[in-house]
Amino acid sequence: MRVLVADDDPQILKALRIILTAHGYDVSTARDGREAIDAAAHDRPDVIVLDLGMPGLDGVAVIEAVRGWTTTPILVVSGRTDTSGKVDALDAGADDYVTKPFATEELLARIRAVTRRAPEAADGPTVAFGDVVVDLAARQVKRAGQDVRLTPTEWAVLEQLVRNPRRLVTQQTLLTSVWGPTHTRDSGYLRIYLGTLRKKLEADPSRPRHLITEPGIGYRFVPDPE
Amino acid sequence: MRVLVADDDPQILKALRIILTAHGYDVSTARDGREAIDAAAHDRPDVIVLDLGMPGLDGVAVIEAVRGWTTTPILVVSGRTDTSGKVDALDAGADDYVTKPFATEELLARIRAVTRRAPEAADGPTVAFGDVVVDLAARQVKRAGQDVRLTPTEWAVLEQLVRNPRRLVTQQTLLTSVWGPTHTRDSGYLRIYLGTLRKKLEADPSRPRHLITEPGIGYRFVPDPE
DNA sequence: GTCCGGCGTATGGATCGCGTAAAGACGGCC
DNA sequence: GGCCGTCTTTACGCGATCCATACGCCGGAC
Repeated sequence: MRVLVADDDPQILKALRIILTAHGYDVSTARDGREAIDAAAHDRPDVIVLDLGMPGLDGVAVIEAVRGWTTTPILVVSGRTDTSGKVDALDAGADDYVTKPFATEELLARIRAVTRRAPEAADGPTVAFGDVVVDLAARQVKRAGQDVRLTPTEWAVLEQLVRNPRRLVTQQTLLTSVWGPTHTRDSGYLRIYLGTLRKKLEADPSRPRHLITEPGIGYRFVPDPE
Repeated sequence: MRVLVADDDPQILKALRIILTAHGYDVSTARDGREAIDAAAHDRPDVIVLDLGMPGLDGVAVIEAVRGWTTTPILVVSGRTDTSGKVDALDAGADDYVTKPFATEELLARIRAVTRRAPEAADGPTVAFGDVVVDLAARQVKRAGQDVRLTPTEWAVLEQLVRNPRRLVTQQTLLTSVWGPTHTRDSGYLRIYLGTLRKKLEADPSRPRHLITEPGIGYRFVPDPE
């Protein structure tokens, strides 16, 4: 998880870098609004912690500029405690607003809160569950960072399920979409391919948590409950 | 845009209702944690404004219960200013945390911020009653956020009833739609499956409130009595 | 009070569907 | 032609589901 911290105070920058790094984040930094926008575009962070009191560009202008091309969560940190400042920042596109001084634990919790809601706001239409990441566009599956080799049929089944998260996909739908309209009755294919998919993707293939069977009807893909 | 406001202080409740209504929101209210959970399930609001200091259920427990089945944004309002309270609430699934007293303009801005990101959850039209949510499109039933496992026959019966809320469904209709046109006289099947459905979905299976028997005629599904 | 029809519940056996393994068939590639 | 990966087909064990039956309860009719 990458964090961009933008603040003009080198001490705060340093302190935040240490704290965030200690909590497992990759930290990049910016010292003014111009740098912040460049870094946001270049580093593609998962969340931006933005100080409004930076010289040069106005803080709200930075937010609006960044919001022009990305939905990356923005958490504003500011010395201003007045309501209008908060309202302006939030309405410009910030996701949260914390006033200085703040407890680091609270900042971390708020970072978790805003990133929790935008897991797929990263780049690419990926679906993640457990330690698995499915990139539908790239036709690629990774597990714990490692490439997972899927056969064409396995991919076709998985894709159909992943494209309908939480929804039940009937056996007939799967069969016709993968094997063609002639196949309408389960010849046992599905059981086999769901088996191999579970073996490759589930932590415990004998107790699947994401590729669920609905007996007599079909199958269901369930992403992480969080 | 619907807002659920949960607070045990009637004055705050009233004030928020007036303010939010004036800004174009449809407001529903709850006075304790239990009510809040029920209202969240029944009214399906677009955002929940939740006071943590309510009697009865712990605020964090309310958040976790609601998070069990929906991603509706939750904005916590609390008198507690300590860090641990904020961290607990945010990590439980809250999207924002505002301490009393707060400026109404700020609250409104924060509501806009959390709702801006919500993509109006893609789960289809649902029918809710009690702590049960039936998603006809996804063919899924949840109770208090937990998945309820229904057999194909159980689902077929439930679906037929839920699709005709408040209307009486005759035994013959149920039999022919579930078991085929040959079955026209009650062989005792319906009694059995209504029994299991009540066991799985009713708060008190011996005193059903939603799956009602009409003696000699059929059955009737009744959503929550207002 | 007694009878009776309709309903709810429990129980046991037959059946169905699923998961798994293994082996043969097919096609691409060297 | 031989090798390899993938797909198809078949078979078996096991658990869940469904079916069939029986019994107890309740309210209404008489």
